[in-house]
Amino acid sequence: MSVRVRIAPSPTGLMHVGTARTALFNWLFAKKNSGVFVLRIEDTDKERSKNEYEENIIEGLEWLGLDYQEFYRQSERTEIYANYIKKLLDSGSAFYCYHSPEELEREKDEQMAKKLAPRHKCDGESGIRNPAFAKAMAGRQESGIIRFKNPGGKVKFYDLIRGEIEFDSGLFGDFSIAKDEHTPLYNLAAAIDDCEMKISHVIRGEDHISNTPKQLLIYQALGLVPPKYAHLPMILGTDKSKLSKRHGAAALTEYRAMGYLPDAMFNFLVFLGWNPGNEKEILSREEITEQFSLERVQKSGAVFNIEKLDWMNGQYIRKTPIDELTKLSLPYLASEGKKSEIDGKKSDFEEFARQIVALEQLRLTKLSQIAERTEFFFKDTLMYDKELLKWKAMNNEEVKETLEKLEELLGGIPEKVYTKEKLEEILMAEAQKIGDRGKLLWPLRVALTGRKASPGPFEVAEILGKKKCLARLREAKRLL
RNA sequence: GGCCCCAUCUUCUAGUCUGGUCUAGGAAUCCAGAUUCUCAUUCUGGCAACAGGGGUUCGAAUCCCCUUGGGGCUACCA
Repeated sequence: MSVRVRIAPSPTGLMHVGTARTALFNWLFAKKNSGVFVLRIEDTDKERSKNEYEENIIEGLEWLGLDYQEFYRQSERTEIYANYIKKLLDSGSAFYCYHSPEELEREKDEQMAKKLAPRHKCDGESGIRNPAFAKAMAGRQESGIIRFKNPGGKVKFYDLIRGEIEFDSGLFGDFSIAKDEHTPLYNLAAAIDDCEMKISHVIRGEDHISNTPKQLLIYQALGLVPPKYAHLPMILGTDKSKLSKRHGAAALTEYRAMGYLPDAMFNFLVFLGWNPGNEKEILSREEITEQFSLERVQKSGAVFNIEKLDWMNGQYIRKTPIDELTKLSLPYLASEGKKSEIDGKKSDFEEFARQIVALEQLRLTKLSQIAERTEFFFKDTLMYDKELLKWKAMNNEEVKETLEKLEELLGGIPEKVYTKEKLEEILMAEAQKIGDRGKLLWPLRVALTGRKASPGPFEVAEILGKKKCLARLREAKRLL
């Protein structure tokens, strides 16, 4: 049997990282088994579905590099559902229910008060099982809702991750399956589509376990063969509940915006609930694809551990070729780029960006940090406390002398050999003479960057250029 | 409340199916040290767990049961 899998997100919000992880596992399973990966937009809820969210899902998948081979929208398949609804109605497996929301509500409250499972069995005066009522309602079908006539009994299925799971279907009553003959509800639409699209394996979140028996009942009534099921563990927030907005960023594209790399996200997400069984944690897509198997998927939920993501993203940033990293960083430097455009130096900007990105490559955990960390390159005057210029127990006079010495040394280097190598050669020789290198290098670095933590002074000086370096040394002296 | 799922360090997890090689391994975080003008990188070391109780067995993190804890679902949302 050929493998066909799908993700079936509803476009009612930005793509959740949980959806992304589910997509990833499906994609991996398809790739591993030379199967087909289907994207099905579940937009049967017309009120809540938005086109922008569908776009966000598509963007997210593309960003992660999860390509799909077939695309569907449930809103474009109403005729298919109508067909099945009719079939169900005709065979007596489904019926119109005319109970009012108030009646339903009351019934549920009563059942809960009696410690029973809340369920609606469509009996009573305004139920279809009352022939007189049914007759009276004939011709007014549009005001009711279509429910599935639950035959009751045990429903069992074998979950590829969890093993055998059994439900007592009587506990969920005559559940609703469609608003009218042309408007299916989730359980019906999903079941029909999985079958119509010949989905072989339904790999979805654990939150769908309790939907499975309902879908199974529908298949049974229709005489259809259900797919295989695998329910993935949930992605959790730090408080162990289902990850949501209140835990921080829950949307995939928010992580893209923060400057996480897609490969890092891919690697991180796959390790939420799966691992290859060895001690290697940074794996390429190819390695992951090759090693992936449903058998090694975890049963318990996994907390979305942002510290580990940060670490992993840093690993990937370090591995990224500098030209590519520069291109990726450009948007975060955009406002600085604009300024230099005004200065008429736009053509140089990309080369300039490349140099500062190279400096920060070892220091970044996410791309969005680049602007703040390198702002000293773009400022005309630096703001910092003069005390910062002092290395250990230096006094004002000593700092001043050091700055003058530095001015002299840097001033003596010809413009065309003003490179970090040359700077290092000359300054290190001097620092060696002093003994405590920090006495010379610390004031230099602070004068150039205005920060207590920054890249080294030689490479910063080279990028800044001789003129700016000398200006900053003079500026530092003025502070004292 | 009802039903279902789950349970190894703070977190991600290896080990569980096929009991002994587990004085329970790796990674993130944190701490200490080395390198270093600072930060970062890198390297070394450290802290830290089988939820509890019963079984089964010569032997249980591994198998069974109970308890406890956590989570999910319980819509004319998906």
